[in-house]
Amino acid sequence: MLVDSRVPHLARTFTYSVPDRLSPRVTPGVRVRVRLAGQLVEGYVLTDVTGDGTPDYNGPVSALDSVVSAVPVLNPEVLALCRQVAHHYAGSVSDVLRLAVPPRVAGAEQGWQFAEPLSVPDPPARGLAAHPFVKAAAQGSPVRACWAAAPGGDWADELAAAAAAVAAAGRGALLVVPDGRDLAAVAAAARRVAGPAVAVLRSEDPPRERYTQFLAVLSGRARIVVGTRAAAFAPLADLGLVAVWDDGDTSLAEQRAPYPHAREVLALRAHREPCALLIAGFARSPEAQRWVDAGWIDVIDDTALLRERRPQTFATADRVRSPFDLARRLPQSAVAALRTGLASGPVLVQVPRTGYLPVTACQECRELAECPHCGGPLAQAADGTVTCRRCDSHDAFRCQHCGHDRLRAVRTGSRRTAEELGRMFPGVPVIQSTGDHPVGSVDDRPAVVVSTPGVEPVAVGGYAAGALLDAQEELWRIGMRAREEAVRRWFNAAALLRAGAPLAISADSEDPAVQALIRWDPAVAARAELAAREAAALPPAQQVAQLDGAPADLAEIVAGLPSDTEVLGPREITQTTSRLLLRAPDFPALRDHLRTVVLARSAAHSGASVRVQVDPVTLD
DNA sequence: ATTCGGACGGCC
DNA sequence: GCCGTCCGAATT
Repeated sequence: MLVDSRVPHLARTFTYSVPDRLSPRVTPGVRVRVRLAGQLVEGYVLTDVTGDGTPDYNGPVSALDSVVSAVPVLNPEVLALCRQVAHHYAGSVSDVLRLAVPPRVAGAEQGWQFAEPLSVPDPPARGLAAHPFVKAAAQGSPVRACWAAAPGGDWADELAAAAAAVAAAGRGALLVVPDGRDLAAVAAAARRVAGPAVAVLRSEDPPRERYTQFLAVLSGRARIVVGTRAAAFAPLADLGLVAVWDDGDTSLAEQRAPYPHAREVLALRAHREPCALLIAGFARSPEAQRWVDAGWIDVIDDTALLRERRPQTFATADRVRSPFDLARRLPQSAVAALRTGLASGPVLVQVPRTGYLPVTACQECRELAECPHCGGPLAQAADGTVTCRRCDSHDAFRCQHCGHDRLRAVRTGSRRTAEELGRMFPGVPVIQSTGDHPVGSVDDRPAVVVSTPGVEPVAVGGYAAGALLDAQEELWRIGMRAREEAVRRWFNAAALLRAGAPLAISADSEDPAVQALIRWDPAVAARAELAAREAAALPPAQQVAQLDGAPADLAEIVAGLPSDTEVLGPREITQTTSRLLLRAPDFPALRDHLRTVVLARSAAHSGASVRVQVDPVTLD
């Protein structure tokens, strides 16, 4: 059996005997309780003891203590996938299994049994579902593609139809999306075409609902699974298609060790099964671009449709001088576009920051305003209140450099922008959507919709115009994914506009990120981004491992690294924790070395634990 | 001689 | 992780 333990070197197989009283319920994949080193721990019964286990263990064995549940929640295919994911990310199988198998809720198991798959009718043969890729997937071919979805709001229906086409041919289809909002759209679309054959795996759902949906998949009844990142491990049989939507969204990376990304999990899964893999989105991630360049995946882009549906994007070169003056953030050409749009419907204004004035500086010396207690950035509210965004302290501002007491805006938030747009378009309703108060949709009446990225309301019939504010600033932000993230947010907002609607973007029109949007060719930005990563030897061009831990522990690990390892850092991240970045010409060898070191240190109780992250989703 | 505690190795 | 064992130091 496989012990489920958070202790790295104990998360492996152990041999136990099965007492007669338990034998009827002990089948592969069931959860059991055993006594290990005197205490009761849980684990899974295995089919065979290969892999990281102890196949030739011949010592004394003790008996299983009890069977937790007779439901075989871990099937061999999912276990094999979890093992591979654990290996890829230098983590433990137990950690991955915790993502793959939701916590048990006994009440939800009543009457559970394996069942016949529910049938799914053929969807209308048009769009993505009529593409050769989907036809091949439905026939069981392990085709791979990157799909550039067209703006216009039917992406969820397209994905659902593709899944239904595969399910109608008797194969499973798995769609993974970044968040609850996208999930709601895809789940609704899937239910329209496949009814009860759809299971929804949402990590934020209450435990009972999660487990119920999981069991519906496990039973074999559900043939289409839509879900958030952990759904990538769903025990769906006879897979024909796995797909991920908007794979550049960082929420597709798991927050818990070993931090697997749903795109990578699905890619590994598609290869294992084998089945078709679809990377879908408006924008294209550098990871997807790398696979395209390598010839590993095809591109599906209906260029005529993209051209027909795209907004008419124009860059406004005017640079920000005084953000207090919206006219400077929003040049005349952009205002004119919004004004024209308001004659026929709602317009969308994307503002990257929330709040009123989220970043401020001294009016006199222009040094960034910093908190006297913690040095954090000072934000100013609409009523003039000054708040530290890091420690939340409220003090009257006094510049630590020159002693003056007046603030000027460095960045303007969505709230202030909404206020200014209200004055600019009197009599037009202003609707604000932010992460704290998201608005799902707006109707087709004229309104100025001010939204932060990722929570843009869908407009019935599409927005009549749009503006992407502070775009150049977003491109200038530090962090490996700053530019990629900016472009992704622009594409996702721009996709909500009507075909041909004017869209103003306040950034350099020559920048490939902006060119990609103007031409609606996400590959333009993705190629430039991948080239930058190649130059900097960063993921996905070069795999890296990030180590967080006490300086002494890190030093110990560094001393034992293979000689060809490139070590960046250590860099202090908190008072007690430092961070290292490691690269090597033979990364798999480095990764396996790190895994061995973690296991050895855990077994020998030497030093505190060090966190290892392979290809962390965020890097400065 | 006896008790206590911290370190260490093993866990089926 | 926890448990059991071992060994040295403190206590009687």
